[in-house]
Amino acid sequence: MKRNTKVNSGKRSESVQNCTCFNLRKATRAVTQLFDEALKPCGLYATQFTLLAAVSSKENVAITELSKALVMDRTTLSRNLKPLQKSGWVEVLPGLDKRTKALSLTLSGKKVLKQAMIHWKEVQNEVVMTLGNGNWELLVDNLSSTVKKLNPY
Amino acid sequence: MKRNTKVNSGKRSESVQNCTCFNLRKATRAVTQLFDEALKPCGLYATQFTLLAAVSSKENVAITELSKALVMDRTTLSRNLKPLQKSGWVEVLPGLDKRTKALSLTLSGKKVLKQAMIHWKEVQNEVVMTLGNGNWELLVDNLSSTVKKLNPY
DNA sequence: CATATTTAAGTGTGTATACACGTATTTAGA
DNA sequence: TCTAAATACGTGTATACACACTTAAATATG
Repeated sequence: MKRNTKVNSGKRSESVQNCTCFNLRKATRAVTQLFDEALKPCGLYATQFTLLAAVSSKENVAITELSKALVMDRTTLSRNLKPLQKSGWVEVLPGLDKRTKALSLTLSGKKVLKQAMIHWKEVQNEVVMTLGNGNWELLVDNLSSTVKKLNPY
Repeated sequence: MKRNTKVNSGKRSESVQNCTCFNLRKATRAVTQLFDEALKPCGLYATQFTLLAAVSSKENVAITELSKALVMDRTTLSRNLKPLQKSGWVEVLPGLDKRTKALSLTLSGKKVLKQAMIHWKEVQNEVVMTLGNGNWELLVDNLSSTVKKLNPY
């Protein structure tokens, strides 16, 4: 007798439980909370730490250019910069091209990034250890190649 | 002569480029955009599809209970349900316990989920194929175990 | 050189996310 | 039983994210 509890072809990937998007978002929530917590003493969120680090390594970068590197919508980046400007950590100056802007860290921004780096290393190490170094490397490699393969830019 | 371009101990995990949180969020952005695009004809976002599917498989579940299963803050779930209620896809009724609520899909919600499932399978298959089945399985396994290991619930 | 196209950025709008704080109900303990 | 603690949920607030639409500047094209 055929049981009718069968909801898919049997392929693992066809179960909603294994939705790539859901699993990514779920893991992102869990990890982001850890990093946010770790960076709290510095008064910035994980996403903001990422932005500071990105601007630091690409002084005078324009918004659209940086947004492509971060695989982030241009308008999202623009708006995510707002709280960092407000805190006086990021400066947005006119670029050479009159259309563009040049992003840079203020002195205060460099200081907070330096402090944050310490806390970041701690939580990053904690996560690497919890996952196991091999698993962590596999995860990061997989995430990178996923972005490379799917990212339209 | 010692070069002073060295910014970390040499451990791969200590480079901000390899921040677990950043890489997860970046991949999530890329993947979410694909799923959002694929589900657009049904008028719902990837996150909303996930919610409909979750409620469908757990009729009369309470908000906090579901939020734990999704590794999502209770208040986030509450608010994410709002647009689904507004669209008439999810019903939020009083639960047995006077404190709790009982979530369920409306008839209309079941219909839209059924349609969305078709589009979801397409994009899910596309992603699995693009990554390669082996890589995809590795990724999902790694994400699951990451959540299991880090999730405080 | 004038105009069409492309490129860089901003605004409006709506969803996703979570913490801090507050209220109501239930349960546990004296 | 009466009260303290635990549980379920809502609201205020702030950040994260992206699409559609708009404006301004640079470049390409006739």
